[in-house]
Amino acid sequence: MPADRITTGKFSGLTYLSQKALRLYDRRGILVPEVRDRFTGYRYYTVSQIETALKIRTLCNLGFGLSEISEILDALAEDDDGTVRRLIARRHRETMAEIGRLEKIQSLLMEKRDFSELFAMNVSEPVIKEVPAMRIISGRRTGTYEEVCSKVSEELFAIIFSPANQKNGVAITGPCMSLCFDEEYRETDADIEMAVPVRGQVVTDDPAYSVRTLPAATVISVVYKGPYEHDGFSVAFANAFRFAAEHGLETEGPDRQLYLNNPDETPSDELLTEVQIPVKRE
Amino acid sequence: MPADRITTGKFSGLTYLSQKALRLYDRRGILVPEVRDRFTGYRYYTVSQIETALKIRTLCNLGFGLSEISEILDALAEDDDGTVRRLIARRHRETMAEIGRLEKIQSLLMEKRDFSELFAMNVSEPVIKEVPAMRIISGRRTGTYEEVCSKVSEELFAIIFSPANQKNGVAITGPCMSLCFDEEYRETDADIEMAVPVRGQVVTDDPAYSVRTLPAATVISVVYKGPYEHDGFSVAFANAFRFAAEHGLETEGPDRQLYLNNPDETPSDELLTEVQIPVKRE
DNA sequence: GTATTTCTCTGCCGCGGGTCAGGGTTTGTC
DNA sequence: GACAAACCCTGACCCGCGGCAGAGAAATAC
Repeated sequence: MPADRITTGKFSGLTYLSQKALRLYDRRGILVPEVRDRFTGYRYYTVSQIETALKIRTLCNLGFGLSEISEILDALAEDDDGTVRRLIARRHRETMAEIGRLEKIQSLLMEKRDFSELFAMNVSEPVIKEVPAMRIISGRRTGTYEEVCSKVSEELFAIIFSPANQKNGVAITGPCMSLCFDEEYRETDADIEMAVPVRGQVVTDDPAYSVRTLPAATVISVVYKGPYEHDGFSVAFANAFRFAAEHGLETEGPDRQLYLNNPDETPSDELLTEVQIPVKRE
Repeated sequence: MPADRITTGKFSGLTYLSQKALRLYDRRGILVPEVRDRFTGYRYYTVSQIETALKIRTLCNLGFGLSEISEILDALAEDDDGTVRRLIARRHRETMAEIGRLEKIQSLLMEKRDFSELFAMNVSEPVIKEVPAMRIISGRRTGTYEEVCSKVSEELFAIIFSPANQKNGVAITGPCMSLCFDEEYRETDADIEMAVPVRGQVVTDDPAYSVRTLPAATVISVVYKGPYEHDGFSVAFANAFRFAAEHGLETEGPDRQLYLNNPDETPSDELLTEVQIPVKRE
């Protein structure tokens, strides 16, 4: 009989656990060899440890993490059925979630088995995100999008870059944006506020342009690539609202559009716009 | 306009990639910030990099690894459709395999939602493994399992522990085992070889016991826990053969059973036996 | 008894980031 | 111009091993 002095290699062959894994379990205290040679550091296991090893292997294959495994082994030793059942239930849930995730991926890979399609998507996946509060200078008007945006932003820049404000250290701190106060899209007579985030003390004598703090918000965010046209944006909005519905979120307050690059310097196909739709916080 | 000097934090907010991830992509050359401040080490991205970042995020969510992502981005830049399609196909296959694995786990967790059941399994999962050649001393007889095993092993031990052989440095190098030469299970008149792995020069005058080399083999291995009874072993064998069928393996040569612990010292419920069924190598 | 093969040991890198910790920079406000 | 807050940097540890390197021990062969 092999005298119950099983070396790492043989134990590995018996339990189908790699030597590397065995050393790790030793260090973590999950499966400590019965005997350890003080001088050579050699590990020696016994036959009775094979069973524990096999349990560990089973649990590993089921996807439990090492800390969970050690919890389970402890619980088993104490006949603590509750803990064991709880851990199993959790694993079950997590596995299910993971399967769901992979199946979504799978269907995406199937549908768009060509990447040209997958990347031609010029709208990113919707995402929930926190937007901090920021100071803006803004003007609100009604008209068509084009009119209001170009006119108001021009005038805002004129104010910001006026000698008085430049001396004051006024500076732009982010991309300029528009806020839309209509419930639905309107071709004309849209109620739009054009805003530019700024820092420093802005002076202006025109009361139509005021400095205020845009409050922080939780938003659904989508990045859209392409020209400033209603047809393009509407896809982004549709995605965002679908996302809101799926997650049971209620929208609130004016939508924001952030114009990330400068339309004067960028071909219209390359323009990037971030659409933000505020939602009620839980 | 934000002068196209987007800091890590803002870029992170725009692309939904964590700062940590961005730094990693930088180091790996997957997405290197346009500008790097030589003195402070600060990273500055440009708006035009947002698109690449979003592509990377999409690919990540699909489960591609970073090296694959960088391959794909390169291939896209060169319009190398073949490579892209190949990588997609591979991802598709791997995802499918992973889903299959998880579903198996899921069904196991469902069935045996109690661990007592899952661990009462006194047979381990079958596994393919390589067994090295070994020198054995053995005797072959016919009879019932019980008779042959106990008789022959007794006599083998007598030879090994004889003064002559002990002086020669003969020693046992592994658990004793039996080889079964029958095609099917036989209650009586079973054709069995009992063997003990040994080292050193064994002398014996009894020609019924010979020293030979048991060849190396690829085997399906199963560890069984419980008493030495046909009912118990048959489960182990059934599992092993099912495994062989599933993997399209052809069995070959005599089955081996390794008796891992000493039946004289161990309660029969605790006995461990490894069943090995040799299979043809590819 | 010695030489050679075969283990075994420890320790470091890599995967793809999350999560601190500690120290420098840049803002924003007054 | 000063100060605090917010931001950015690097580096290190964590998951669960596989791989590799160099050193020492044990088993085997002659």
